[in-house]
Amino acid sequence: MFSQEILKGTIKPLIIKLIKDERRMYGYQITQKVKELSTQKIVITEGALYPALHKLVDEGILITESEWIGNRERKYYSLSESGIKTAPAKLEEIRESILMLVQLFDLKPLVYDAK
Amino acid sequence: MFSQEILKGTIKPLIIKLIKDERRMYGYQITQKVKELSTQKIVITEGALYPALHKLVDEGILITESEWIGNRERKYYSLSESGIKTAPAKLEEIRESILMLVQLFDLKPLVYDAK
DNA sequence: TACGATACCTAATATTATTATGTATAATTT
DNA sequence: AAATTATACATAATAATATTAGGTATCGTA
Repeated sequence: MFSQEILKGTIKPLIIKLIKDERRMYGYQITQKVKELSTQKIVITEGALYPALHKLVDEGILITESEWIGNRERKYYSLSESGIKTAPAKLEEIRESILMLVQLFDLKPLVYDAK
Repeated sequence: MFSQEILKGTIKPLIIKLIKDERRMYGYQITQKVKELSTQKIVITEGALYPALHKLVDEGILITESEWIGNRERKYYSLSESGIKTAPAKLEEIRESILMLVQLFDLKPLVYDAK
């Protein structure tokens, strides 16, 4: 059994992380990428995804460009200049938060791999 | 900078984890323990704590016993029989969720420590 | 005696996610 | 050819959860 409840609050940082890695992504692609990375365990619903994307645009972190594939729209999101500047600090915060969870829930011994 | 936003959704599992370890705890003690374990970084607010505790009681996971220290009440919470049975599975779920976050946010290389 | 710490609690508000619904095109299966 | 699934966007009603603010009261210490 896998619980999605703990993943609440992670969607915006996750979007930033994915878009930073991929340079640009569109909404549907994000849902598929998360499914893939999580071996089908995490399903981002559209009701969570699109409002989160729109908020990130409102916050000036993401910018959009539409592309038309045939008659169908694709809205690509990428980091704005401001987003490029602020993303590393945000992701570092998330990193610390997740490692804090590891510590709190006593998931140690986990250590950095020297490899 | 430390972000508490990702910790949303973790309060109920965290309570279960702490009470499982300590056998029994009272509300204020939980806030102090979390502060201590997180080196002052995580502050559980009472508006989140008490409703969560009450819900866990309603769900039959926790039971309470009041103790009077002088004229002041302390409400101790411990796992119910049902809670004792279900806690391991719940914590395993959380474990998987947190390790999923580690994976998604690419916090690898993290490996089990052989020590 | 004033203040900070201990100890419980709720209510209004804000945030975020789930569930349901809506629209439409493209590709695949029957 | 028709039906279904996948792709692709979106919003609205509801539910769940947290923040902020407020309330009450005791205990220990400066």
